[in-house]
Amino acid sequence: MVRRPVPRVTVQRLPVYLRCLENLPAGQQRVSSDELAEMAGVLGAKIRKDLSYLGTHGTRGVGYEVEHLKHEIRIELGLTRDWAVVIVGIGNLGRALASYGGFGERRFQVVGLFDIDPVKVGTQIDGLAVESMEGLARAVAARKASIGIIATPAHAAQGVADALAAAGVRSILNFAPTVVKPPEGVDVRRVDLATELQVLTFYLAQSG
Amino acid sequence: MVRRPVPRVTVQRLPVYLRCLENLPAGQQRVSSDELAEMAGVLGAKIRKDLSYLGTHGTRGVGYEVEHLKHEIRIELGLTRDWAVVIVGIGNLGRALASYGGFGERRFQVVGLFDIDPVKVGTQIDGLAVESMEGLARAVAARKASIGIIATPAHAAQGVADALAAAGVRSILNFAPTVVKPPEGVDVRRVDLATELQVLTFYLAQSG
DNA sequence: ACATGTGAAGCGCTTCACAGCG
DNA sequence: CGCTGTGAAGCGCTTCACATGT
Repeated sequence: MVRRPVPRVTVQRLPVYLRCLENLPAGQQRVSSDELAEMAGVLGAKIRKDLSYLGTHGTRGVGYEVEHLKHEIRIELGLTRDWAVVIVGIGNLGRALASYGGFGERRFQVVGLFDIDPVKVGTQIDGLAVESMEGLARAVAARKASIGIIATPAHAAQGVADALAAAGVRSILNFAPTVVKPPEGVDVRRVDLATELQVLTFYLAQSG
Repeated sequence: MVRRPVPRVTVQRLPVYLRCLENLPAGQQRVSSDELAEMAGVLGAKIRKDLSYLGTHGTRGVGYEVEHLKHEIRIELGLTRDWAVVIVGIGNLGRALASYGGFGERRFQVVGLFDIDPVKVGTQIDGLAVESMEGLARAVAARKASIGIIATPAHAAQGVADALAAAGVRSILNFAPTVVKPPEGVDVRRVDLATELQVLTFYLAQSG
């Protein structure tokens, strides 16, 4: 009812709920918390508590209006407008991210690809040319990019993060296998393959 | 001192600590909790508490022996043996993962690449041939793979997870943008680009 | 003197359990 | 009745603060 701050963990689950809602059969108009919970792999009470932070109103005895709920979550996540994204580091991973189809659907637009390697500069990926690092600051400003993706080797990541921040990027997704110290006023999230694998092996090693 | 169970969050941080230790100057023999904390972006007390779960012994007034600590963390994470990994879904992302350099250093060996597309089957990536899904079960068993990576489209992920589980894989890293219901006895971790971006936009949208 | 190891307090999230309402 | 919305209890993690050991 009253609008309390949304807990971080809830923010992390909202995209999952949204995806589950989008996967519902086209005709389905209502969904209960238990039904959504089953799809998302959580408990019904967690769904209800999470949604309560949005000030959402389901209907008691009935459930949630699917379209209305999707809309509310999209508003909350800032998905009712477009976000311009630049990718720095066009190696294997950077290329894969550049051609990742899931961007457009969700209102993320890749507006720039950057690499330090002169051989790569000028290469086209899905109709977008790789640019040199010199053009980064101008491009971020001109194309109003607020999100930067780092897909460089570990040793280059901090420098790139600082350059992105200086250029005006306010959120960074770091795929480089290293800890990046967040520049002032910039939100950095880490996605780390090696870390995830090592967590898996911990539990593998435990059980035998 | 007494060996209590290691909290999940601690397990997730151990790979980060390990990487920081590996990045220390070659000659450095000792490290304090505050020094390591600075590198990892956490508080010193958290390092000490995390390490205390491993039954580690630093030296009061001095710090931790770098080599000894690295060894202890590697043992804890099961990184003193090799782990065989198969990758299913050889699209852009699957290819990038297949050529990811960080595997070998950390004792992960990619022993199989699988895709449902006959056009891709037979293709070589870094000296490894893409195989058809029919060979999955036999390959997992013969090559003793205990980790599977899913890099398929969302709609195929659950089926692949079940197939991997049936073949004997005990841990799965899911890159497909969907929630996978963990098969009995299998540990599934999700790495999801779209989710991470949406978390970023939440905080972007909040601040203006 | 200095840095670790750890009880204890504090905090945030999860889960319960049920009141509230259609 | 059925399902939501939510106080309250429970739980696990973080942080503090200092006793402990070198």
